Amino acid sequence: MKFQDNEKIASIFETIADALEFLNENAFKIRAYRNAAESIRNLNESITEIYSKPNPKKIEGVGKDLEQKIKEYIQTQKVAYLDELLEKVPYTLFRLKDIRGLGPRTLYKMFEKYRVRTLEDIKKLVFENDELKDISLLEKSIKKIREGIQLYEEGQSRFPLGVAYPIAKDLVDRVYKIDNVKKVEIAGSVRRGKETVGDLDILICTKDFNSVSKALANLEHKQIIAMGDTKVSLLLSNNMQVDFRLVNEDSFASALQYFSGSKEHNVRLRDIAIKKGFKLNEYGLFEKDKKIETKTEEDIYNALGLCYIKPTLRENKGEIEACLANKLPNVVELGDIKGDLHVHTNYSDGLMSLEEVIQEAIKRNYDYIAITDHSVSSYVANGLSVERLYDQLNEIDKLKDKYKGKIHILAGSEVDIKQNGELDFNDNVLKDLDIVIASIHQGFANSKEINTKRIISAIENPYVNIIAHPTGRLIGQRAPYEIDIQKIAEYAAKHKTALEINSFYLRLDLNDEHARLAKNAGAKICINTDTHTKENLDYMIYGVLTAQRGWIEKSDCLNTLNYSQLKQFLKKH
DNA sequence: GCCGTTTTCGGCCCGACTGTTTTCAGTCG
Ligand SMILES: Nc1nc2c(ncn2[C@H]2C[C@H](O)[C@@H](COP(=O)(O)OP(=O)(O)OP(=O)(O)O)O2)c(=O)[nH]1
Ligand SMILES: [Mg+2]
Ligand SMILES: [Mg+2]
Ligand SMILES: [Zn+2]
Repeated sequence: MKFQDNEKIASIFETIADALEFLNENAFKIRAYRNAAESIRNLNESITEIYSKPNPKKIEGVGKDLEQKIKEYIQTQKVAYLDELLEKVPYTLFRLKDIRGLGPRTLYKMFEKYRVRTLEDIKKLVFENDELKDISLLEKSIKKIREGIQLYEEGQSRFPLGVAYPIAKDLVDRVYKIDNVKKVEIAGSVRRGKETVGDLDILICTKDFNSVSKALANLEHKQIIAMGDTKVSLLLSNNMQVDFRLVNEDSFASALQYFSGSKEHNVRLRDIAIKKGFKLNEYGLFEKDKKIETKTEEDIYNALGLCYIKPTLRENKGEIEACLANKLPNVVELGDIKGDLHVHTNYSDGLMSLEEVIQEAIKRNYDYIAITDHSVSSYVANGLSVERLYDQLNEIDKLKDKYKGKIHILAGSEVDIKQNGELDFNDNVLKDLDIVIASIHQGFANSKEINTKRIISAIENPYVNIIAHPTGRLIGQRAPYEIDIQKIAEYAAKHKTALEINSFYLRLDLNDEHARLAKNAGAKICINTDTHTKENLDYMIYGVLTAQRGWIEKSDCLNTLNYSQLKQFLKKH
């Protein structure tokens, strides 16, 4: 969350939209509230600050009316219109549209006829009745709602990218084995490299929709959610939903564009198409009823007067405007990565030996690799004492000789930032290392000010080169500790200390948004794996995707530099 | 409720699947 006040106002507008939807208000009015909310979320400035200026800048999607409501919130910390709405409709009720198959209309009918207000009320209603004729819910509808409630109560939630991606790949392999399948592509949020995904979206190119969809329904599943002529949705045993979409070859490019999203990006593109006198859908780009030939996604973007936009950028977060202004970033690629600068061995809590790590790095064609085991106070992670650190340095010295000409090895450490902001090793030790990472592993509960200060003092240390996993979050497990990321990025830029994008899929820390902010503040970004096991080394791709989503270019990164450029940066002056 | 500028009114992305519908509303992608 970048700005607390922006987030608050955005969520107020979203709640208003939900309430209006429940009350069956005009769909475009509802969308206006949702658009404004999204637009406020994407601002790079605190909205309170924007409106404290004499001539506040225009915010996209905010007109007279919503501007008034924003000002009201800034002055009174509330919006009367929302309070009025919440008197009419219970907030807990329209939130239940998160239950698959239960939408605003059904909820409203239940509310109107049966006065339901809570999930318990709804459960009672649908589990004690096999049909509710007066609100046109017969046996099948009731059954669907029951299934939706069950899934909801089992805790339907998003999946980390690193969990979803291997499952998606495996499904792609299985689908390729089906007869008459020509091409299969992962689409949706997985293709966009989003840190968590709601489901898997898989596009299939075929001529024989009938036989392929039958075969899809034979894939392992616990429920068929929907099955029609062009799409099949399955629920897997782990409660992950998979949406398969079938298209013929002619539509493949436009279908891939459609199915990759994001929704908001698609809406923008289709709007541009309209304004150019075209129509864009998953079947193609049309002028009147004539189809314009588009063989690739790039053809579609070009026909709309845009350049190709990579999937990781398709979020309607400025990529279309950037494209039109010829300012689209040329984002970093996996192939640009020249080495991994955050790796653990069995000296601390890693599983590989020093030499194994080096050999694996060579296999991956890296120019350099840093060994950065934990420092002494990380005792749960078997952190190295000063003595063991020097033992390791000796061993690394020998390996540097042994692997000369094959790879550059950097001897380093991941040094804990202690409660008081001091580092775990003193400067006399740090000066003997080729590279120093500093990170927080304790004292998460400190105030924002204290944690920010701790990190800044590490940034200012003449030997610290990288701040690892700067916010400490673990997706689905631990919230980030509070820090002032803007301020940290400014100091990092000034002191030539890089900020890490930690590629481990539960971290992805910095996240996409923070990375973009850090780049704009001039900070260098380093994409590391924080490897503890051999397979961790291959998680680099998740960090790269996150970097792309943060608009990070090759030139913004530390570990895209060649070895001599890297050594120069590590000197910090 | 917002937006544009051959528009200050009339658009606002577009389509698939399901159930209960006898022609479409609701939900979802
Ligand atoms: N044009 C258009 N496309 C949509 C709409 N909803 C979804 N799509 C497209 C873009 C999405 O990326 C794609 C898959 O839909 P999903 O609901 O699975 O969304 P997505 O994968 O982006 O996010 P997720 O992580 O699954 O929540 O379908 C829509 O309302 N209009
Ligand atoms: Mg999806
Ligand atoms: Mg989907
Ligand atoms: Zn580490």
